[in-house]
Amino acid sequence: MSGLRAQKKADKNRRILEAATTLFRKVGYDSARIEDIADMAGVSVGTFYNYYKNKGDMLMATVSMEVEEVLAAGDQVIGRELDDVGKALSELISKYYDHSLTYLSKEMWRTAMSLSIGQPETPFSKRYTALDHRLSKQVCDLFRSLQTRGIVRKDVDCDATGELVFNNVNMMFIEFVKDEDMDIDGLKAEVTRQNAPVAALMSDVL
Amino acid sequence: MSGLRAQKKADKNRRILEAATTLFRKVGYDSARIEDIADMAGVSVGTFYNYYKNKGDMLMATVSMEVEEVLAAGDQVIGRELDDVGKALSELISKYYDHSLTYLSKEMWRTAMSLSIGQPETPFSKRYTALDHRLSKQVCDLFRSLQTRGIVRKDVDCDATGELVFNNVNMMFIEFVKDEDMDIDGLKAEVTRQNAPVAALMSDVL
DNA sequence: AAAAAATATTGAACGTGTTCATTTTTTGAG
DNA sequence: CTCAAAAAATGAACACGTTCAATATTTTTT
Repeated sequence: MSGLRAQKKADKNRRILEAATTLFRKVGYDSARIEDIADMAGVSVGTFYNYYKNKGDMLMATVSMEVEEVLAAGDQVIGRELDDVGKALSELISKYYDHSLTYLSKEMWRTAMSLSIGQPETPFSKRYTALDHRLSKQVCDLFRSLQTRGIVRKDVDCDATGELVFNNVNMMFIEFVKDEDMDIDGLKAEVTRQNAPVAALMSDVL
Repeated sequence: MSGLRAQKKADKNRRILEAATTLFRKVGYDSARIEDIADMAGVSVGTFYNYYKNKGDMLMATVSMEVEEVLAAGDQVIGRELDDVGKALSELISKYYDHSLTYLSKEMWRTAMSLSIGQPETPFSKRYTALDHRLSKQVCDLFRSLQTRGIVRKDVDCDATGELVFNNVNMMFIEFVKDEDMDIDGLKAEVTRQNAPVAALMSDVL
């Protein structure tokens, strides 16, 4: 039987991922020790390291799942064909932010972002960066869609503006996770205010 | 003599800071061990921890010095009273980016940012965040200055737009330090492209 | 100037992420 | 079925940031 090894492997992979996410959620990233994760998954510490490059990679796996779902939610917003730049943008960004704390705590986000910046060569870090780019692309797509439908001025560079707006969304999210006192509504309000002038200017028909 | 203790303290503080920045530059943040820093400064490991909360705090002290200088350079640009939004913005951002690698390597920046996100309650992290806000304020100031002089449309919210633009500048800098292959000219070109539509729209006299 | 109090220094010990030589398990050829 | 080679699992050992009880130094009090 040739699949025994592969099957065990997949099983352990799943058990480790499950144990890790459970512990991260329960006691926080820092307090979840590799030994505990390995114990809960029923493997040794060494085996953990056969499956994941390091502790950070483990967290990144969770983050990736989260962002994939956010991307899917974003696609729905673009499909809705709204007819106001500010409104459409707010809807899209709301989806991003609302979903953000479904699986991850602020602490987990902080750690993930921290790792992604601190160790950019890690495989999962690269995946995280790639996901960010897809989110950025989504904002660009929204603008282009609005432009095609005559809601955004023809002379606006949708990609440039989309990247600019998304980078602000992202940076504000970083501020959000850094500040335990800030809530999602406060975050949305700030970003909406920041977007307002650009949204208005983009809408002006020359 | 009452100043003996204070004098020794100041001296050790300086020696530790010097040793740390020297080692960070020479062998990188991760490879510079506390023991090495302490040795070079002529103190024990325990003493290091009496002076600095932890290794990250040490790095943040260096970063703070750097950003203070960038802020000073930025003020000069605002004083020059340029008469084109895109140009003025490019000048300001150039100052930021050009100065950025004077004292710090990309690795040091990554570590600093990583720490500032991962441990936001640390004193130096807070100081770092405060410096960021001052930079953001500086972009807002530039826009307001241009608006007063009739170069930016009267109906534009300079603070909102300034924050948006700065957050993009900041986010792009993060991408820059994450990517060892990217150079400052490439970074500037990207940001200029991203800013172009907003700069153009802001300039339109309605 | 001696003693007491306050403050600073020290380095061995600790905790936890990570590595790696050894052992165990699985595989497929003969 | 046997066995040698490949793959995977293991946990003790290691590295390094951090802590803290013991010691030393400086300041204040008497």
